[in-house]
Amino acid sequence: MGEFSPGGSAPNTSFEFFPKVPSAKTDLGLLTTANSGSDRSNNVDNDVDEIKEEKRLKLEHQNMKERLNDLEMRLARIEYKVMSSTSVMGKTDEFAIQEEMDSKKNMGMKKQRQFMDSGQPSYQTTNQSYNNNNSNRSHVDTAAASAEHPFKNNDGIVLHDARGNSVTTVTFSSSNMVAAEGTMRKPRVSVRTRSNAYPISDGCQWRKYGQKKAKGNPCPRSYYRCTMVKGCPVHKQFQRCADDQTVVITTYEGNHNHPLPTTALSMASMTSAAASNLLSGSTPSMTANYEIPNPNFIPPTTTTTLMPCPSSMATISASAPFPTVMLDLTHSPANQSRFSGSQMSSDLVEPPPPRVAGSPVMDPNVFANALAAFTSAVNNCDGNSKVKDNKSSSSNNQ
DNA sequence: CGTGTTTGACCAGCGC
DNA sequence: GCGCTGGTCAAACACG
Ligand SMILES: [Zn+2]
Repeated sequence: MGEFSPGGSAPNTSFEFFPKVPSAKTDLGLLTTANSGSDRSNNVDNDVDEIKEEKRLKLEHQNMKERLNDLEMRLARIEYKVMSSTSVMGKTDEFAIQEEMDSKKNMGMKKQRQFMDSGQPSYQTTNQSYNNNNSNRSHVDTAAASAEHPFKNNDGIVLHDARGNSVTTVTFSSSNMVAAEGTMRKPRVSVRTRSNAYPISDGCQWRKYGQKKAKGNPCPRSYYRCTMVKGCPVHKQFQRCADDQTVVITTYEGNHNHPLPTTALSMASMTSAAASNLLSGSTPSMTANYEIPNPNFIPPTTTTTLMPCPSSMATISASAPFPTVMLDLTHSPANQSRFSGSQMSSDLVEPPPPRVAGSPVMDPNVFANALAAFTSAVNNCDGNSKVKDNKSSSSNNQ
């Protein structure tokens, strides 16, 4: 599941969903070298086989490229539809602002800044007419955040599996979102996991674009952006916990604007669910804890293989301007409050209300289900990072 | 040579 | 206004 490889013979795990061109090159190289043993010169048949194999791989590669193009075209069409329909819906201000910003940007305005603003990075959007180029600045950010959900319609976000089928629908109330947009930036989802390896695998491809030493933490924070599709606005941060360096904190922000592999879907659905819940609340500094009722529960529309996941808990902190959902997968709920994130603070000591106050538009079960799916995905994937780290095994510099 | 990482610089927001 | 901090950029570099 969750793979694009038409040949189907790829030795990749599901995390190798949709390998980019360079990855395909790598695969090719691996396979050819596997055939080119030391006795290669003695074996003419091997050469013939090699050539055949190479041809086959090239063909596969070509197919995948075409598929990628097809997907991008489809995405473009969908985005276009969404944008046009939304603007008809009277959300004119947002897009008017966007258009204005676009034109300014074309005139050489400031570069895009800030993780929280993150629309598409400027350099990635220049030749994509269908992208909503979110140039920045705070009061515009919120509008950008709402316009960013590419598969959003009036009812919510539709997530897609690898073949573009609709898989998960997350409901949004546009009125609530608009209300929240005035004060909130895009929600984040933080995941605490215990791992001594790399950033948790979530099925996506990430490119590192920065690293910083965060205050109060000897371990640097790494910044990644999704590279599965050019222009995907999703960013993530990766940081080890200052107290316990076996604990890693991965923070996601934004929604993918492309079909996702199953493992990524669980993350995306949780992000969306969190976003929905967070944005539906109007009062800052609210907290809700969701305990996953049954980690083995499989959301009906996904096919993630679930593993037992004891006592996972998600903590929602809707404190502006960074509404954050925190999922603690370290199996030690007591650790939760140690999270160094500024948003968490004293919220955590409150008793868990059944749901976020402020009339959430989403059934909490939806969120819990998404959470469960993601939890299992993380547990399944941990240690199989999709981040390209062909060099340093531990990118802890600066 | 194309792609991804590293890393110093830059910028904006925020608190004082 | 100034300094601190977080987030991002982009040139330089490494790798396959
Ligand atoms: Zn993405």
